[in-house]
Amino acid sequence: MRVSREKAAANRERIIDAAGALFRAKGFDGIGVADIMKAADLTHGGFYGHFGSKDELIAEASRRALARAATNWARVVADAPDKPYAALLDHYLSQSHRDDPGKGCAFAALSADAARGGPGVRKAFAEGLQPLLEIITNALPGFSKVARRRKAVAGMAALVGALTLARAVEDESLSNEILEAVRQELRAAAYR
Amino acid sequence: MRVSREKAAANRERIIDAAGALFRAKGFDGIGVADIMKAADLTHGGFYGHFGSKDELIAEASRRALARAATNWARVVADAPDKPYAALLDHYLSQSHRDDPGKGCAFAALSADAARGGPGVRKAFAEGLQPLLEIITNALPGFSKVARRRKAVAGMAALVGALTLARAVEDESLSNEILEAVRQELRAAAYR
DNA sequence: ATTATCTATAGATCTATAGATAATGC
DNA sequence: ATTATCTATAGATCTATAGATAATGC
Repeated sequence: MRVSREKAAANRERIIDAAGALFRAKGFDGIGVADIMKAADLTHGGFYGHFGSKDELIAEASRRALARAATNWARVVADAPDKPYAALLDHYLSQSHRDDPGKGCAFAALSADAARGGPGVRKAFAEGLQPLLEIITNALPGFSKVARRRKAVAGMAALVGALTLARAVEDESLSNEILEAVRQELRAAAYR
Repeated sequence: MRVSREKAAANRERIIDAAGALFRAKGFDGIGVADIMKAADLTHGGFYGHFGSKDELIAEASRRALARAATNWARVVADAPDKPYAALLDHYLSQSHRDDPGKGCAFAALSADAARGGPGVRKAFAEGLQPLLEIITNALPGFSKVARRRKAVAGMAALVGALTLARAVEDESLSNEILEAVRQELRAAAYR
């Protein structure tokens, strides 16, 4: 049955959010349109009224998840005005973040998938990365602007790599070692 | 037609190598058994004489690719006895490495896929990571053993994250900036 | 009358298996 | 006789579409 224009817009949002979580948990190729629609409490066929293709949803869900990361980071930083960068590190490199990819950072969960994807997704990833780099650049203490930008980019890479590796290894003590080592090294490089 | 026992063993090797390259290029879910067998110049049905399942091949191809990374790294380090760590950074963070995932580091290409995989793959990733960490630990100059291990783990995370992000972003100058920033920061952290 | 959603299905693809084939190795 | 490979196919799943349905919004 048909629903109101307003309700239809809300349904679209639910599809994007469901897709964002399921893609992060299972990868772009690991979940189908039908299961995403089921998670959004809609039927399979209704999907193509909202999106032209699965690729279109992939790009849209990526944009959404990456933008949400930026607002989360901004909140974390704002809540710790004295040591914003350290707060970011603690937040990102936590065990709870590692253990719940579906709600976590889309860069850690989906960058490898994006690298194999089309220009649409890869554009979303490039545009989604810049705000996070700016947040880190501004959160870093001291140094010149150029040095802070460089440290921000390198820090971002270390964060993403740490979470990705920590999730990939079966060995939990190795996984914890990765999170802890990156936290200590990045903290030392910033507050040296 | 049947082939000799020796030839059959060689066929198995070809399947593993083809799978290693195709998995890195397209992900575990992005390539099928039939296409892997075609790349190995064999027919689809023959696969199940060599492996019990696709998952079994995923674990085996991961072990192979990760072990090969260790021998590559050992060579790079041995070829630059004065600055082995810097040589490793230059080698890993090159544009040619970024632009050819199929022949490159399996951690950068497949860690996110492995994180979603079964215990077999994740065990292969845990066991494959240790040799690389040891190579970095030994290549790092100065510091205590504990400090070098910590720097090795953090460095590995930064390398993997850098390559993954550099591949995910459509923007080439941003991609190059990532490679360059991580190279400079890791070099500075080691040879400070 | 328009349109958001649903039902049903086409067509492609994927993993896995069964049975046939033909060369090896006893 | 054994067995590595091939042909053919079953059964599941995936993207995308067509046509029906029913509530909204002019």
